[in-house]
Amino acid sequence: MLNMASGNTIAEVASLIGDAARANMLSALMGGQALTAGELAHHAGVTAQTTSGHLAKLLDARLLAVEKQGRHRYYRLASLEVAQAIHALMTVAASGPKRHRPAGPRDAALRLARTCYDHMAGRLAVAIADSLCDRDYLRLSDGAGLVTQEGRRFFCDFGLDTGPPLHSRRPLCRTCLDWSERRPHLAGRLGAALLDKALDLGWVARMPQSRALRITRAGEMGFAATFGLVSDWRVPALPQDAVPGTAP
Amino acid sequence: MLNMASGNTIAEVASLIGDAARANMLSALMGGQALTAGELAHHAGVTAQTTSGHLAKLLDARLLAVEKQGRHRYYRLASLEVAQAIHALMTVAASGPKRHRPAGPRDAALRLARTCYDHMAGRLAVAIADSLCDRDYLRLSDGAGLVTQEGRRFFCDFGLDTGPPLHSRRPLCRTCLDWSERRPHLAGRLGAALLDKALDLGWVARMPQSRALRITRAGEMGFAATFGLVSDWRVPALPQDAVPGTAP
DNA sequence: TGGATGCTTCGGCGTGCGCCGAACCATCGG
DNA sequence: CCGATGGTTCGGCGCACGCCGAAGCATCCA
Repeated sequence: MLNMASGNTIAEVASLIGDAARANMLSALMGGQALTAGELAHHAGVTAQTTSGHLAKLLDARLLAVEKQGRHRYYRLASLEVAQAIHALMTVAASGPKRHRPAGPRDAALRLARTCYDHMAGRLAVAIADSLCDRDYLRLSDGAGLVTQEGRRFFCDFGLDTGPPLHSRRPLCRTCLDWSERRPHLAGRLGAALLDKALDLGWVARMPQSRALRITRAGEMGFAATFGLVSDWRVPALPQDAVPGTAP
Repeated sequence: MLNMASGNTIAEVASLIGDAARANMLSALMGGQALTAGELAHHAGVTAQTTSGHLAKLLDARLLAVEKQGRHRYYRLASLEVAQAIHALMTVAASGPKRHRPAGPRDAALRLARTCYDHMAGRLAVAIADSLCDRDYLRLSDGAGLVTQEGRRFFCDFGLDTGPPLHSRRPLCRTCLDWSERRPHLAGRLGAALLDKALDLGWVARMPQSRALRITRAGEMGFAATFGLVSDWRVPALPQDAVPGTAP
């Protein structure tokens, strides 16, 4: 009775997440990667029509955002808050008393730098995106991205093409919510080109059997000089390694 | 299809919260105060039978915990994680783009010290509970509380009765999840007695038309000497006071 | 232009679940 | 012992909603 307004609305949100099919879609989107309706249908295990209905509801409630691209529609979580809410629900669902398992050393490397499909993700990628925005080479807004005039010059100097697409309709610059950092990093054609260039220059190297990227000494220098990054990029020593009971 | 296990379970949790009646109950419990089934029924606006069914489900899913007490049953949120999940859902429900409104100066005073029914809550109360536990005068575990032998002597010296109840079956020592601190503070007969004593001694004073408590200079000294609290208890200066646009 | 693919809208089926009335247990007061 | 009060269990009603088949748009490719 009291408190009705807030109660009702939280119920609506929770109710939307509280359907198995929709929950599976949202979980799939927690990776940060935008997915098409078809991919989401597959994740949810229902037909395309059903999926379409679900997506319309999630969209209407502003839990998701969409981007049309040719005959595909890319869906992603609408905001950080949504991701946090789902994360919190996962925590509860993972049966309360079980302690939040600390990330292992392998995860630490992943968190630092990794590939996300064809571009970079992790602390490094987020720092790069931040730096580019700070210098106004890039303007990121809610999934979309814009390269400024100065930005074009900068990328050109660095050896990246920012011209019109050759045969692809894929956008030049998109953002992608970073799974570990929960902040946007650079995707799209430009993001892919940046990863290629970094591999070419030997600034990062793929680690075997993992999506993790190793940042080389040359890379440390290069990223610092080019993007003005001040952090050090060594894999941090993990305090939880010292905690008894976590060793296998 | 992939990821089914996690998706399914998060859906179950969200689905439980996603009913208007249950959401209202959970919201009511976000205050930290344990409530009886009848009170929850009133908050939800449904009959007692219906409420009973809801509570059974929430209990079964470990979202709530109960404590029997005479012919009453006190329900409370089962864990911090549950409170966080509901908080996150509230944030989403409060329509994404709206920025998390910073607390005003009035709230700052409330956060520092306030009454919670008949006992104290806020930073001060949590600090007191912490101190009492540190000295092993009190042992708090998950809603229940125990006064140790040394504790009885301590409270006796301080002028608080820890003897058996006179006419009440209300427990001597209970914990109550602090709304602002999200950590337990002291409730029960002992908590109530402590507030009375603090008011008597002039250590705190009720502020007009508010549940906030003002900590007097005598209180600062007294709490420090008695409970070994080192923090200063002035209402913190608020950075957001300087932010343009928040002035009325 | 015609066919393939991705996605949405429409309509109808089935069922899960929230609701309440009534009856049933437990606890407190006298 | 008795009634009063708080809480739960049972049974049946009814709606809301998730599901799919079929049809309808939009976009890409030849």
